[in-house]
Amino acid sequence: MGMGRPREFDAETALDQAMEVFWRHGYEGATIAQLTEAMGINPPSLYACFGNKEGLLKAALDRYTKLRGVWMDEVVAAPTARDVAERMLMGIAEKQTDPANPPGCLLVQGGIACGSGSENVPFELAARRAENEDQLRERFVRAKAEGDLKPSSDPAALARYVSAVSVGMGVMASSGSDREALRQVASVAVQAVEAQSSDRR
Amino acid sequence: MGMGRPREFDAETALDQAMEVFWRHGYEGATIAQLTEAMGINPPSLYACFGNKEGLLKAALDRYTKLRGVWMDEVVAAPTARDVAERMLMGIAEKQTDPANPPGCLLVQGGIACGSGSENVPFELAARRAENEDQLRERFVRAKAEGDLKPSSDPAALARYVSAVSVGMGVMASSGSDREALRQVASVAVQAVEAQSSDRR
DNA sequence: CCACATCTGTAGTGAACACTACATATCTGG
DNA sequence: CCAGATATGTAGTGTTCACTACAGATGTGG
Repeated sequence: MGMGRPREFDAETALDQAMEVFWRHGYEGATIAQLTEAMGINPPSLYACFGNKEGLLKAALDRYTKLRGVWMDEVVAAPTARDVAERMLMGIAEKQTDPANPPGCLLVQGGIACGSGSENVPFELAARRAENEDQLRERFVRAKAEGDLKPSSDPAALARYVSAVSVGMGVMASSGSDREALRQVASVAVQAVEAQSSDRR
Repeated sequence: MGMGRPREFDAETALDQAMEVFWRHGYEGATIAQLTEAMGINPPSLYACFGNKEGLLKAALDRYTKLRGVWMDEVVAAPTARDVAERMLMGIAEKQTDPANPPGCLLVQGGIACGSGSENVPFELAARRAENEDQLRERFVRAKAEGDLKPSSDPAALARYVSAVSVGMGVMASSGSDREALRQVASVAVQAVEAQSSDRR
């Protein structure tokens, strides 16, 4: 039996375009018309490939977190907890003000509050942010075991903290803060991690 | 000439209900039907009193920031910059997990990203957050003048930082973090302000 | 070249949305 | 008690939304 007419668009390229629309307008603010136009396809192709609007979002999130994961691996490869925090927050200051992308972070811009019928979208985004926090926590647990962080420090709290600052920076970026303002925030934020670090001498 | 039929509802009480709906569902997620039901009025009364949906949001924001302003005055009345930050962030940990209100902060939940036709809503919210940051900055400027903060410190950067952490905590609260998790974040965050404080002896 | 399977474009579908026309009700000033 | 003014409830308005029926196009296996 035949295998049917082949798809005429590249799913990953289309996803990149959809990602940008969700990033800029949020899940509810993005319309199917905007998405299909950006993706260069018609609605039936979108629904055949991704199921529905929420399925498209999840696919876009998968792609976003996959790309971000590569970067996060570099972040946690920093030698100390302090350097991990600095690399993460300074990197975020850069990335969230990169003119190549919409400002802020898709995991925040996607949707913090949603109307009836999309209540699980915020949870979906929160789950992705939690993955990032988990990665940080594991790294800080190791830092404590290595004596890099003080015995009195709480790696889970530190990870939550760095994650919270990241989110706050994302909101700032999306509402017009420039790169320098974000760098200042990152710079101050790192000092809290320093305060939990063992004295080097 | 007559003065017309008097309004049958109390505008402030109705605003409190509308505020809660915007808080829980965001600007775009809140529907006129939900708003009117919560306010106990019909659409024509809403439009006669507040103009349109965005006018209602602004009125709700006015009320929110007015109430919040009272609390902020208490926050900046703390004796030192460190205590200001602690009072602010610990207070936020309490307020944003208060079961009497929706979780998080209206100035964040209201809408970070919006669709076409509501693009100025995020700016409106950002402007209100900026007022808070201004109040913090002025307080930190004073703290530096008083020698409470180090000469090398940057009061504006500190204010931005505390504001960013507040926003991050708001997002965490709205996505299910409990009070203890927020307290941990606040506790770590305060240490960055401590690091900018003059040594007390 | 034919049966079948999958994709694509056109052109809609019903539902939900913000908002309002209009008739009626309730007030004040004279 | 009447005239003018404003509020209210009912019942819509047109628009936009996510989503899809359908017919034609384009591929594969036999």
